[in-house]
Amino acid sequence: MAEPAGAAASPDIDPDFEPQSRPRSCTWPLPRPEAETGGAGGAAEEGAGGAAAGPGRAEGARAGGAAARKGGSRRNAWGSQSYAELISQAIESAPEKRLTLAQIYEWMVRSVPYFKDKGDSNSSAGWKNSIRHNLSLHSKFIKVHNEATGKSSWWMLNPEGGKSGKAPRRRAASMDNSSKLAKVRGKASRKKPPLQSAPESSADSPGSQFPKWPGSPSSRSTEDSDVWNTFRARLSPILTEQDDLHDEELLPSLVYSSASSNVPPTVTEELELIDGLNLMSPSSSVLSTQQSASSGQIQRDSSFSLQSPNAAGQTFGNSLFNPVDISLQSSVSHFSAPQTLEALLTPSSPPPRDVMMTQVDPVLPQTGNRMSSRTLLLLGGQAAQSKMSSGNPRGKPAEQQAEPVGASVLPSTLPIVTSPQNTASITNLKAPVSATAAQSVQLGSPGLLSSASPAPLGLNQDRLPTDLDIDMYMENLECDMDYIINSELMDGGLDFNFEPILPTPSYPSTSQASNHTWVPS
DNA sequence: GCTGCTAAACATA
DNA sequence: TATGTTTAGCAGC
Repeated sequence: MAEPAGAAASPDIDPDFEPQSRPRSCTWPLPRPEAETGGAGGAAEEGAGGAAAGPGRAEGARAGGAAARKGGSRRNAWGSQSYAELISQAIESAPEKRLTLAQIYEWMVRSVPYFKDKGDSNSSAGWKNSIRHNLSLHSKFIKVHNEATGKSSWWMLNPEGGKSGKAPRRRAASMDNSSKLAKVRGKASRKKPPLQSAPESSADSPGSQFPKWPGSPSSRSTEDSDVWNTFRARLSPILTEQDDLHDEELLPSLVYSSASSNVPPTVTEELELIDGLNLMSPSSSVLSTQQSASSGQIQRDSSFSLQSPNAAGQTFGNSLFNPVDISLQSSVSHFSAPQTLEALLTPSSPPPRDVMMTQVDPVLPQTGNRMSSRTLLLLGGQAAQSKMSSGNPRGKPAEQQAEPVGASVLPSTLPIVTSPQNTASITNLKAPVSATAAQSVQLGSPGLLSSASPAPLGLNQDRLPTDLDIDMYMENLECDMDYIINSELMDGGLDFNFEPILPTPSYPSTSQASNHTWVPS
C-alpha cells in the first residue's frame, strides 16, 4: 500500500532508526521512559505479553499496560508515549512531515520495538485501530488529501499544534458543543441515523457526490444541519475574517481540500465557494480553458497540481490564497479567450460568477489575509450562488448539477450576457477585469503563474508584464468595481433573483445577503 | 472528570 | 480490504 510516495518517506524514517541497536529511544525526541531504562529494550518482550490486541479487551491491555507501567513511568507496553505522541513522532520523522496511515503503521513497526512483531494482520488489528482512532480523534493531526497516491490521505501535524495536542473532541457527552467546531474542520459526523432511510440522501443518491468533504452540505445529515448552519453562519459574514477560520483546523483542512485536485469539481466548487477561500471552480476553469463545455470532459487545471499538499502544508497562512490566484488564472483565460463569450452563452458554461470572482480575487493578494468589504459583497453573491448550488435538487450527478447551477443560480444574469447591449457591457468589462485579474495573478503568486499552464493565459500573458505595479493594479480594481456595480446594477442589468431561496430579490450588498443564502435546504 | 487505550460499529472508496 | 470516524467501556491519575 505504501506507494512510491510512501516508500519515499520511509527511507527517511528507517535510516534513523535501528530497533535492534537502538532499543527505543531511537530517533524520536521522546520523553523517554528514563525511569525504567531496563524496560526500554524489553518493551517488546513485555509488551508482547500483554497489551494491544492482547488478551481480550481493554482489561487485558490494561493489565499489560499497567504491568508495564509499574516498572516506572511507562504507561503503555511500549513506553510512556501515548499513541498520539508516537504518531506525532512518526510524522515528524518523515522528511515531508507527513505520512500515510500505512506509513505510520510501518513506522510504528519499525521504530517501536513493541510493535515490531505486531505488523502482521492478526496482531495488528488492535493497535492499528488505535492509531486510526487517534488520528481521527486528535486535532493535532490533520488529514491531507493525498492526490499523489490517490488513496490513503496524508496525515500531518496540525501546524497550529493542535493546540495542546489534546483530544479536541471527547466522548459523546462532550461532543455537544465543543466538538462542533472541531467537526467543522472537515470531520463532521457522517453517522446516519440508525434507521433513517435517508430520503434526502437517496435524493442525494449520488449522495456520495461530495464524499470527500464531510462538511459539505450534501454529505451532512440532517442532524448535522445545526452544525452546518453554525458553520455557514460563521463563514458567511466572516468570510472576510480569515482569522476566524484559523480556529481549530478549519483553515488548514480547507486549504488542503482546496489544494486537492482529486475532489470532484463540484465538490471543490461548492467547498471553495462555501469556505470563501477559493472562489474558483475547477469545472469553470475547465470550461473556460478548454472550451469543452459540450464534452463535459473534466480536465484538471494543471495549476491545481502545483499546490502539492506539502507545499500547502508549509505555508498554511499564505498559501491560503494561492488557490485563488490559480483560479484567477482560469478566470482570466476565461475572458481573454476569444471564444469564451460563446462559452458564457452556453448553458453549460460557467455562470457569470466568474466575472464576479475575477473582480473579487484581485483583492485577495492585495489585502493579504483579509478581504475588503467589497470582497465580502461579492462573496455574498458568491455564497448565494453556492447556496443555490447546494439548494439544487441533490442527487443529481455532478455533471448535471454543474450545468443547472450555472443556469439557475443566476437566471437573470445570463440573459444579460446574451442581450446585445449587455454583451457589449460585458465586453467592456472584460478588458479591465481580465487585466486586473491577470495582474492579481501576477501579484498573488507569480510562481504559481509561471509554473502554471501558460496556454490558457495566452492572450493576457502576452499583454501583461510579469510584474505589475500594484498601485496600478489597485486603481484598476477600484475603478472596475465601481464601474461594474454602478453600470450593471444601476441600470438594472443585474437582477439578482435568488428566487429559489429568497422570495424577494435582493441585491447581495452585504453579508446579510449571504446570510440569507445560507439557509439550509 | 480528564485522559488514554481498546474494541467495535459503521461508512466509504 | 484499507481507511476513517465515531461511540463506548474501562482504568489510571
